[in-house]
Amino acid sequence: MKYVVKSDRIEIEKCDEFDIRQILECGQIFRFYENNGEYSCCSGDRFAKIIESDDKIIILTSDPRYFENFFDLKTDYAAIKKQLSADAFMAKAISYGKGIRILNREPLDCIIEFIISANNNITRIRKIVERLCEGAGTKKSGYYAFPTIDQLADRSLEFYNSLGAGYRGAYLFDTVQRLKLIDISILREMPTQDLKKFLISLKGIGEKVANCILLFGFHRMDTFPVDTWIAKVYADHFGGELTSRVQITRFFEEKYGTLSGIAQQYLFYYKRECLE
DNA sequence: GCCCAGGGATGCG
DNA sequence: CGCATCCATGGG
Repeated sequence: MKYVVKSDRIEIEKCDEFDIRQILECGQIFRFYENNGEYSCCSGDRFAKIIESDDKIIILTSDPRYFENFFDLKTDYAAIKKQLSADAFMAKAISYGKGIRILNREPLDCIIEFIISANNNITRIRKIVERLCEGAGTKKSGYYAFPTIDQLADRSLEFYNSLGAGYRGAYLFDTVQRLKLIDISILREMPTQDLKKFLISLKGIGEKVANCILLFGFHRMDTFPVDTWIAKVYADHFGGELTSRVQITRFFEEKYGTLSGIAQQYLFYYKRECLE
C-alpha cells in the first residue's frame, strides 16, 4: 500500500487494503461518526477525519504519525489476505471485507468500551460510550476526548449508573478505581497470557471481552474473540461439534495462529453484514 | 409480551 | 473445572 505522511494529513493511494467504512464499522471501535458517507473517529484525545478524492484517501489530523500507527498502515494486509484465502468460506469473507485493518487503539478506551459491549448491541453501546465521553471527557473543538483515567476515577457510581449501561455501570466504576492504582502503560510490555489474566481480574471483563481488548487495544494478533456472531459462524460453516466458547476460541486460534485477530474480523464482519 | 445484543458474575455440584 | 441462573436496557 502506498501512502505519504504529511504535516497535517496522510494521503493513501486508493487500494483494496483500506476501506474506512469497513475499518470503522466492523466492530473494533464504537466512537466514530458518519456524515453523508464521510467518516471521522476519535482515539484518546485525538481526532481524525477521513475524506476521499478521485484517487486518494486522505486522513486529516493534527497528528499524522499517531494515526499512521492507529490505522496499522505499515502492515502488509495484501500478504495476510493471500495467506488466509486458502479456505473457501474465509476467501468469501475476505473478498467481502477486503478493506478491513486491525486498529491500534488506546488500551483504556478499549477496556471501557468493551466492558460496555458485553451482552449489548452495537447501536446502544455507541450511545452509552458517547454519553460517557460527554460526561467525563474534555471538550475539544467539535468532539469530546475520551476521558483520562483520572477523569474516569473522579466520577461517582451514580454517574456510571446514569449512562444507561444497566448493570455494567457498577463494573465500570469498580474497574476505573482499580486502573487508577496502576500505570496503564506498563501493560503494553506484559506477555499476552499474563496481561489476559490481569484483564479478567477486572470487573466486567471475562474471556471474550479480554480477547477484544488484547486484540484491538494491545494488537495481540494471535487472539480470537468468540461472541454470539462468531459462534454462529462456527456452527454454520466450521463443523459445529464444539459447544463451549472456550473450545471454539482454541479451535480458531490453532487454525489461524498469528493471524487469528484479522481472520476473526473478516468472519465477524461477513456474518454480521451478510447473514449467510 | 417475547427474544436478542460483540457476556460476566456468582453459586453450586 | 462445567454448568445454570440472573442480570439492566432498548430495539425489533
